[in-house]
Amino acid sequence: MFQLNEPWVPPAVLVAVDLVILTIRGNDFRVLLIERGIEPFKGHHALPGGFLNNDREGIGDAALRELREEANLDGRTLHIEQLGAYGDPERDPRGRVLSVAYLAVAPGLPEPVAGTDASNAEWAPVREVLEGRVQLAFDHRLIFDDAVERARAKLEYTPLATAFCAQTFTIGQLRRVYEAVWGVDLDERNFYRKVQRAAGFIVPVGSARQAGKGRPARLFRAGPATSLQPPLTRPEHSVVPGGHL
Amino acid sequence: MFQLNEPWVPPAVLVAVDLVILTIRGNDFRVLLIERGIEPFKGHHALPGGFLNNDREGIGDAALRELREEANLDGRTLHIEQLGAYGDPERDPRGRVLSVAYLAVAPGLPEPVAGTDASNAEWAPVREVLEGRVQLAFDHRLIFDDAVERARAKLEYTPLATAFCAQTFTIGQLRRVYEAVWGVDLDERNFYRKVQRAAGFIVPVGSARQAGKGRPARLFRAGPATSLQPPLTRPEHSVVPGGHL
DNA sequence: CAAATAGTGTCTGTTAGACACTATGGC
DNA sequence: GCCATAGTGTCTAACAGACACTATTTG
Repeated sequence: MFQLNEPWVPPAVLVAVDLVILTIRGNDFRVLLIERGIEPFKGHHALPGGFLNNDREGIGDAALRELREEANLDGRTLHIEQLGAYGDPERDPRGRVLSVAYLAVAPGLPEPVAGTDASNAEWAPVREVLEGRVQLAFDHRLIFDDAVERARAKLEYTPLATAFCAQTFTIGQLRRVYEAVWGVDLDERNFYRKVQRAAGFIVPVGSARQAGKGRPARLFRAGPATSLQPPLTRPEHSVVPGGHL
Repeated sequence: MFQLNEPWVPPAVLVAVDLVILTIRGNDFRVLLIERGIEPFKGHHALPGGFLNNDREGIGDAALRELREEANLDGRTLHIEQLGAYGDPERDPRGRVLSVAYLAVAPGLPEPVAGTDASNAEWAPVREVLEGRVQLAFDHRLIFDDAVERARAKLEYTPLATAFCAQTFTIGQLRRVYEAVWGVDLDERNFYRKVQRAAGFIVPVGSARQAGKGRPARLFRAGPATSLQPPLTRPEHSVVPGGHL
């Protein structure tokens, strides 16, 4: 089927996609994990994912399909981006599997995880995985760490935070995204003006309001910007990891 | 050989690595391209790359091997990082090939490209490829664009610029890296202090000097920093692309 | 009323960018 | 001497962070 002009034939490899799906629940930064029902790593937690369906399926399409199958989420309404390829020959004890990892960001949803065909899915606190209190299968810890750092960094320079919010949101809700993902407290007043100064980040939607506890807040929706100028910087600039090969 | 607990078997795919090797030659920002000697895309320019050697070779190892085979460069002394996976099912007319792309940065070397086994390798000006005056094979234009944007962005937040320089360098040489990659003119005096203020970016090496045209300059080497605080920002902040699936 | 959140005003220390100026080499 | 590059000083407008203050809701 495959026609190469060389006498030698390159090795064929199985290709999987893995998803790091991040969200905010309550005031917690969370990630979707499934509990593996089969070997290897039976009983461990793992990132949702799976193999390519057939050799006409694109890797991005496979990611969208897994997002739907495992988390019942519609990738067309979500932020999703590729993290990278993880290709250590030993990463899967069953044989050679190259995984392409994706980062997805979902708005905080009330339901746990409805309509999945995975055995057991849950929104685990990101902090518990980072601290090693939840053990992940395969090299998923590596993928997870890269995803968290990517998300934290992108909050600074891009409007990614709005992907954690519903279609409309208040500036207070947006601030709680930053606080949960970065794990810091931000000054409400300075944040308030900073996000409005970044051109195209958020745009007011009508003069609608929304009642909660205190004074009702203005509603906004995501603006057209693809990068934030000026950026919102983390209080202490933590290290940007170099990435993996 | 491969043992899955499922009756269905996932499709196997060929895995390639492609390299975007960037450097500065003279005052020009350049990329290493080879001219294809065989179909498909015979006669077109392409990024150096190739298939995995065998199913025990890691993808990072394959990238280092190609770097050596095609550009005669030693990846252990170079900056190299993964860009991402490119997995469109139609990207190679011969069949299903998933490519993992790498970005490498080499110091400016006097020789063209010695000791390669590629038919015809040359350092093409990045600008000519961006402007479409050089046509690339496969989806290499897509990979190339991502690589250039990645390099431009990383000059802001990381010490990547030092990877374009020799072991020791002057601040003027470092500035010419920024000017070539970003395609802008920077104020020499402000640049001079800005790079020194970023802790761990560059460290003075002896009080050695180096003669050229004007007053001899102090020599520096790369410091231990992995991120620049504060960052060096581009004069006009161009858009950060969202990435591909 | 108190408590809570939203939103505005203002001060202060730092910084980015502009650019005058000095220093030190080759020719 | 002139030219080119290296390196220092300094001004100004903008900005980040701190925080006092007002506004508007629930209970």
